[in-house]
Amino acid sequence: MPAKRSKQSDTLRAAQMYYLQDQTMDAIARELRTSRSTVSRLLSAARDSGLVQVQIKTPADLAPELERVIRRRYKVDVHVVPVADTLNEMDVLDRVSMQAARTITPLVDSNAVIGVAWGSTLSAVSRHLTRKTTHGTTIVQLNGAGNTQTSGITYASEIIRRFGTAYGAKVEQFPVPAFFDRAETKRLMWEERSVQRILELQSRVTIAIFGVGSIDAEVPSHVYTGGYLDSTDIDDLEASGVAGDVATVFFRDDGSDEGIMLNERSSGPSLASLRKIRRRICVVSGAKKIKGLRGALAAGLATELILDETTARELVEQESAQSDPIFGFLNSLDGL
Amino acid sequence: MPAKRSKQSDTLRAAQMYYLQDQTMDAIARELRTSRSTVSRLLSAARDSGLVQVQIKTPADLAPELERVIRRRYKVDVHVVPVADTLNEMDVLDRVSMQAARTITPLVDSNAVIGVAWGSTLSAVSRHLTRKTTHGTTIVQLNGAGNTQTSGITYASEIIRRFGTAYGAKVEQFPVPAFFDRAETKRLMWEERSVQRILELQSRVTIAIFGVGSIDAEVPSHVYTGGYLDSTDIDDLEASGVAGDVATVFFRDDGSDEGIMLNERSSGPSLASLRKIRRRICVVSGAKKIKGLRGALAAGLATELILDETTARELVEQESAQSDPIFGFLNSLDGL
DNA sequence: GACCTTTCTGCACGTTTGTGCATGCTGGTT
DNA sequence: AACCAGCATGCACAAACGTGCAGAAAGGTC
Repeated sequence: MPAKRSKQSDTLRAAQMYYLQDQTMDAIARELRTSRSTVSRLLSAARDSGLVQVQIKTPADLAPELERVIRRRYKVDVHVVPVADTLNEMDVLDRVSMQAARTITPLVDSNAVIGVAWGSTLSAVSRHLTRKTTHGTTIVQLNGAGNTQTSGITYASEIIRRFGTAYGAKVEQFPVPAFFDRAETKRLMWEERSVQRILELQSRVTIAIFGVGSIDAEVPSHVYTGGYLDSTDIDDLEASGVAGDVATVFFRDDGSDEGIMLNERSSGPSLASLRKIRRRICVVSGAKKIKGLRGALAAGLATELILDETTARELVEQESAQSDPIFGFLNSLDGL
Repeated sequence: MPAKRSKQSDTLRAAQMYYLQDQTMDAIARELRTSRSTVSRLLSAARDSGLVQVQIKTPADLAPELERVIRRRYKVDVHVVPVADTLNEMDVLDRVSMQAARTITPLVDSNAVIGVAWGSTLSAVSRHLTRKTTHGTTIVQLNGAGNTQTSGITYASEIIRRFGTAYGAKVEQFPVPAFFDRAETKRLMWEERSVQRILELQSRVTIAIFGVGSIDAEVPSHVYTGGYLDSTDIDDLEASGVAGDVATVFFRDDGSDEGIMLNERSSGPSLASLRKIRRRICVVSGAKKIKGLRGALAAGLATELILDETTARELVEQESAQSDPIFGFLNSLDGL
């Protein structure tokens, strides 16, 4: 004599029977007096409503060598996403972003303020987020997305909207261009009360999530192709020896950002203010981003790094060959 | 170029690809250059080695009415295990114990001291435990298991051994009879250093896990049938109005235990010392145990209660009909 | 090295699960 | 009342999965 038959309670019941009691969907269907197909659908609803949570905990002694090396060298909490190195860029992005989404969700608490950048990586991540009910959470856009051609705003707003839906959070867009034409305009805008409100929110971000742009990426980041920059700007970047960007703020190989003029006109948070955020999650997919990634790591922008195995391997090999004799030793020692 | 091919790393990799990236086993097999069957086996190894953890979090507002009522009335953290009310006792026990095992495991931390009783319920639970690596954990037997006929010790030791294996813990048996023939003997034994050591451990238990015995259970608890008690003892219990027991310590309907002579000869912890333990998990399966359960709840022996739905329903209905007009009101109010 | 025991692997088969599609239901609009 | 849009349901089929079994590999023991 089951009490009431709301869909919600059926879902919970099905989930318990399936995941906690190892019943087959068939058996559950009989008990719920419905069809097996419905149970299958209930269960997938339970999964992506966050009712069922699957976690994989990696005992440190079992983590792949690659993770240990990166963690030790860059002092970041790293998650290497296993991928076959025959996969094409798009499939890799898909896998990395899916795993990233599932890795990020457990980190989100109630009352978090989550700063989100935009770009193809973040867009992919946002598509795979699983729901989690939280209270008082806010999503805030880290950098503007307007450009000279299409607005770009729908693109960025779509990303943060998905984050908002997944966590039941309030979302705050940042309705300014990605880059101002004149630094003076930016300075004035930054005095506006509406902008100040967002800046204030940004200063209270507890979790930042971003990808990296790399100047040499074969699949170039949106920033470099989306009409945000003109050819003068790009020449300027190359002249300054820029390696990549995070949230439309640029830096060099060694992590420095002094004297990069374009940053004066960028709407993104300065590297210094980014570094003040407690948790800074960087998602990277594709070995073509390695240059930007190295710069970002040198700048200490990330506290956690989620990246695909191929890129991870390249990151370790490049550096160990070049500039890190000690690592070369460890490397052979650990039989990497 | 996968680095090394240990079984461990394959397991981790497979788990990540399956649970975090939604790959099929077939695809994983190709990448790992093995057969799909092997992957299937790797994944089930990952599950029951505790590498993959599946949790179901029940938002309070979604918990079934039954749970809310019990929680409020008895001030215990309750988990009602959904079961069809047509199931036979054995199947119910199987489901309850499986879900109990999976509910308990996440509560176990490193350095916990876990006190475990014995009985058919605990035996079933122990068979379904999933592995979890912890450090410095100790399992200690709460009450003796020797009796006048068979030793009973293998039975009890099997249970705590399973707990030990699951959590990688040290196990401490309690090699005394369940009941002494003479209270005097017990007093003397309690002075023995070997016994004192166990008693000291018991006083430091952080999580106790036990079932309940009920005097009217149709499937009688081991205690009442296993040759632990003779007919005089049983007459004595009935004369004292005993409702049931926890770890071979008896109590009445109302939770009182004063003047129950048999307890003087029992090897189990007194109700008072049991109540000092922080977490006290009580697992109950089968409506026939309801009398004992009510006594145990009245005595405040449990902080968490895991029981099947049928029993839960009966628990709520009986009491509300009899002795709890206020609850009758709440009950109709909440539309139970 | 020969022998035995134990564990691992892939195959083949039956079972279990996901999903496109047709149908039916519900609530809102005219 | 008639209509429609949107959603939930069950069916049927294909895909994905678990497992007994037999042979292969690994690890001891003499």
